[in-house]
Amino acid sequence: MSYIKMIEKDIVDIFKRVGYEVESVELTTSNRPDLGDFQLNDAMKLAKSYHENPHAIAEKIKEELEKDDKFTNVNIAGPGFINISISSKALIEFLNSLNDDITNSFDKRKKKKIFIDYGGANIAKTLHVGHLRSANIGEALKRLARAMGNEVIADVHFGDIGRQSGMVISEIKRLHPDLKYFADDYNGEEVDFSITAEELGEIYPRASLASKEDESRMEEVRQITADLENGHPGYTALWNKIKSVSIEDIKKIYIKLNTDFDLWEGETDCYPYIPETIAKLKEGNYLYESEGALVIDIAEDTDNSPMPPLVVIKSNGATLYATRELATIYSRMKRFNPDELWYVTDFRQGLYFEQVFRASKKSGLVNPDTELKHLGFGTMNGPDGKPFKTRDGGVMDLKTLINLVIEETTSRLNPNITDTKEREEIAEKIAIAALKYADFLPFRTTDYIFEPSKFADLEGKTGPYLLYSTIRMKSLLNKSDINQYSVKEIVNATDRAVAITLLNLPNVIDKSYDVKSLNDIAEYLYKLTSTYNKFYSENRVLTEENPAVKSSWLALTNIVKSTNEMLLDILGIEVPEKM
RNA sequence: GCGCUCGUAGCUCAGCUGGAUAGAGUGUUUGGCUACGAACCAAAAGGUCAGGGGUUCGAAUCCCUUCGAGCGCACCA
Repeated sequence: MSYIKMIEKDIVDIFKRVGYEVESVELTTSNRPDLGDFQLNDAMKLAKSYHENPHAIAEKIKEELEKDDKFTNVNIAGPGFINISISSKALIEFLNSLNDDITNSFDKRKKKKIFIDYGGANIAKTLHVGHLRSANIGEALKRLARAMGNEVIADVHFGDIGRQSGMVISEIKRLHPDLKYFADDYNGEEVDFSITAEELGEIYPRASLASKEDESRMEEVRQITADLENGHPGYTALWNKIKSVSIEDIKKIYIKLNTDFDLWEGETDCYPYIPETIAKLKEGNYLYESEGALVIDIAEDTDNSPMPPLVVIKSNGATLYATRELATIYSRMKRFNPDELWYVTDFRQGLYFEQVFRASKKSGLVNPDTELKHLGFGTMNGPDGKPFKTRDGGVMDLKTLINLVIEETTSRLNPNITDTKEREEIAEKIAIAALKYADFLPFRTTDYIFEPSKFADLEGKTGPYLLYSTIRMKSLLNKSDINQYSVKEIVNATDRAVAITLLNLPNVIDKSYDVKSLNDIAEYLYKLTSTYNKFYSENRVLTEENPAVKSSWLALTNIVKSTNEMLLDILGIEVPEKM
C-alpha cells in the first residue's frame, strides 16, 4: 500500500476511535500552505450527520492526531478545517521506501480483463489531426490500466469497409477505367497497379465531394460498396491492395506516436461472426422490419427523450457500421470474454454507442455484468473554434502537423549533438512529447483550441519542459561521484515541498483512472517537475559538503527522475538521453 | 423541435462527488547565466467564475431561469 493511503487509513482509525464512522478520508493538499501540508474537511461533514459542533469534533480528532509522530503542527482553522503537516521523520521513511522501490509509489486495483478499442484509423483516408486524440488517450489509458494491474487487450479497429471503400473504388474507376479489376471477366489474377499513400490521400476527398453534389454518383458508390461486401472479385482484389498500402502508412505514424496495438484488426475481421450475431438477434425476436430495414428497439422506460431504434440490416440487405460493431462485440466476447470494453472515440458518437451498448445488453451479445464504456473525447479545433484546418482550408493531416513541430524542436537542439541521424530522432521524440502532452492537459471531454503558434511553444507547461528537466536530473546523477544514496534528512523548504508533492501521487493516479482522463497526471508531472526545479535552482547538489545532505538530495533527485520516467511512460512519452 | 455538452485572467485551459484568500501556462513589465544543462528560476500586474434567482454555516461547483456557443438525433462512420 502507498504511504499516503496508510496514513489515511490511520486517520480513519482515529475517527472511529473517537466515535465517528467514516469509510475513508482524503488528505488533500492544503489551500493554505502556511497552515499545513494537508487539510481534512471531514469534521464539518460529520457535524451534519452527528448534529455536533464541527469545531468540537475537530478538537477531538486533533488530540489523537497529535499522539502520532507522523504528524506535526496539527491545527484547527475556520469552522473546523483540520490542518496537518507531515513530520520529517515520516517523510524520510516515505522517501526511502520510494528510493528502494519506485513501483510501490501507487496502488494497484483488483485485476480485470479490459478490451480497449482506439485509434480507429480509416483505410480510405490519411490520418488527420482528429486521430491524434484517440491514439494519445487510448494508448495512455491502456498503459494506465496495465499499470493499475489489469490485463488489457488493445485493438486499432481499422475502418476497412463501408461507404468510404466505395468512394475510393469509384474514383479509381474514373481515373483508370480500363483497369483489369473492373473487367467483367476479371478472375483474380495479379494486376500491375500501384498507388501511394499520398495519392490515396487525395482520392477520398475528391470522391466524397463529387458524391455529395451528384446523387447518381452517390448511388454508384452505394452499389460498389454493396458489391464489395458481397465479394465482387475485382473490387475485393483492388481494395486489398489499397488496404495494404494504407495500413503500412498508418502503422508508421502510430509507431512515431509511440502507439502500439495487440490486435491490428479491422471492421471486416468481424465478418465471420455476422451470421451468428444476426442469428442471436433473431433468436430472441429482437429484430423486426421497419421501412424495409431490420431494426432493434432499444428504448427504455426511464428515457426522458425518444430513443430511435437501431438499424441492423439496411433495406438493400447490406450491413452498416452498427451491424459490424455488434458482430465485433460478439467476437470479442467469444474470443476474449473481457470484464470491460472501452471505446475511445470522438464524443459525438455518444448516442450511437449508447444504442449499440443497449442492443448488445438486450440481446445478450455481452454478459449482463460486462461493462461497456464509451470514453468520448472533445475535438481539437483551430483558432476559429472549428475542427482544425490548414491555411488553405483543408483538413490538416497528422504527418504535416508532426513535421511542423519537428521543425521547431530541431532548431533548438543542443549544437553539441552533431550526428545527423541522432538529431533527427531526438527532434522527433521531443516533437511527439510536445504534441502529446499538450493534448493531455485539457480534460478528456473538453473541445480545445490548438493554435498554430502553439507549435512553436516549447517553454512553460509543455512536454519539452518535462523532458529537459528529467534529462537534467539524469545528467546530475551521472556526474555524481556517489551512486549509493538514501534520504537522511529533510533540509529546507524546497526539498520538503518535493517530498510532499511525491506523497500525493497515489491520489492523482486514482482520480485519473476513475475518470479516465489524463489531465491530472499531466498536471501532476508539471507540478512535481517545477517543484523540483525550484529546489534545483536554490541548492547545489554536487558541491554540497555535508555528506548526509548530499546523499539525501541525490536520492531525492533519483526519486523524482524515476517518477517522471514512470508517468511519462504511462502517457506514452519517451525521454531521450539528451536534447 | 427533442436531447447532450459548454460559458472561469488579454489568450489557451485547470478547478465542478459543495470548503478557507478561484489556480496554471502563455502574453505584458522586471530581475537572475564565468553556474549540477537558462527548453531554467524569481517577482509584478491581470477576475462581476456569462446574467438573475434559490438551496445552506459555506456555491465557480448543486437546483431553477434568461442569454450565448458547440454537438447529436435509424439504413454515413
